[in-house]
Amino acid sequence: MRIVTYNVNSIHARLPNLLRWLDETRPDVVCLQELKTPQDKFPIDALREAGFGAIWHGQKSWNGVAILARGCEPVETQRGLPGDPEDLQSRYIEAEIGGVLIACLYLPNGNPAPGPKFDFKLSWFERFIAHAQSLIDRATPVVLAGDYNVIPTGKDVYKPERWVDDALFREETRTAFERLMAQGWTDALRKLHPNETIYTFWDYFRNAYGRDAGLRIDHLLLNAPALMRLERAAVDRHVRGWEKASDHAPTWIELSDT
DNA sequence: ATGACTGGTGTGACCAGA
Repeated sequence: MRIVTYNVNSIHARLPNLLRWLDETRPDVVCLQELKTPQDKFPIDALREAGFGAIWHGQKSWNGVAILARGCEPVETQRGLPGDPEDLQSRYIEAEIGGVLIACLYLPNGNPAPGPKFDFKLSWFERFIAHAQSLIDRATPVVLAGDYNVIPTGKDVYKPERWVDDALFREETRTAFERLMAQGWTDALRKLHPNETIYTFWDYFRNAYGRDAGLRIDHLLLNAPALMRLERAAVDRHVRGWEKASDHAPTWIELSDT
């Protein structure tokens, strides 16, 4: 079972690339972030035509998350991150597909830091850590997939010294990520490729992709039953080089069949 | 330190992204 996370930076602007990539790679589950579309404008017909069922949580202009499942319908288990009734941003959706619980998240960027946006990032992170705690001990596989907007270590950025004051790499952000990991999650890409340089995002500015000036900020975290089935993990980085590409590339794992 | 690039919105000296 191949499970992918892909920040599309507008589902409408990216639809031709998305359909091409779905056809080329035939993933089983796809977690999408930054749909940038209202709920009723999600292109469900085109995705059904391509062979995917879907659930999504849209929002006008910004944010928005979706889960696609090839040949079946995701069974929704959660919509919106619990813990703050005043948080109306569409950044979390969760579903059960083929016996695997899949969380799709879009953690706030948090810049500029310090400031109210950074405070929101950290409070969202705390709510996510609390929710993740309720999932980690399941006897069945759980995958937390998404755009975390977290550079976990200096190995995950082309020039760490330039990012120390950025919301993606600040001490508070990395500490929160470490506390999440300490619950017992495994970073799938890093587990299978401990010493490789792996990026999932390249800025649109300054020819960042051409210079390979990237960041690793899209992650798939696994509980123990999911880790037992982990076989492969990689980034479809060539998709970042296509015309009209998102600034993120699809990032994926493969779990063995039961 | 700034701006460069892209998308949404809607025609803003706009905002947000990372």
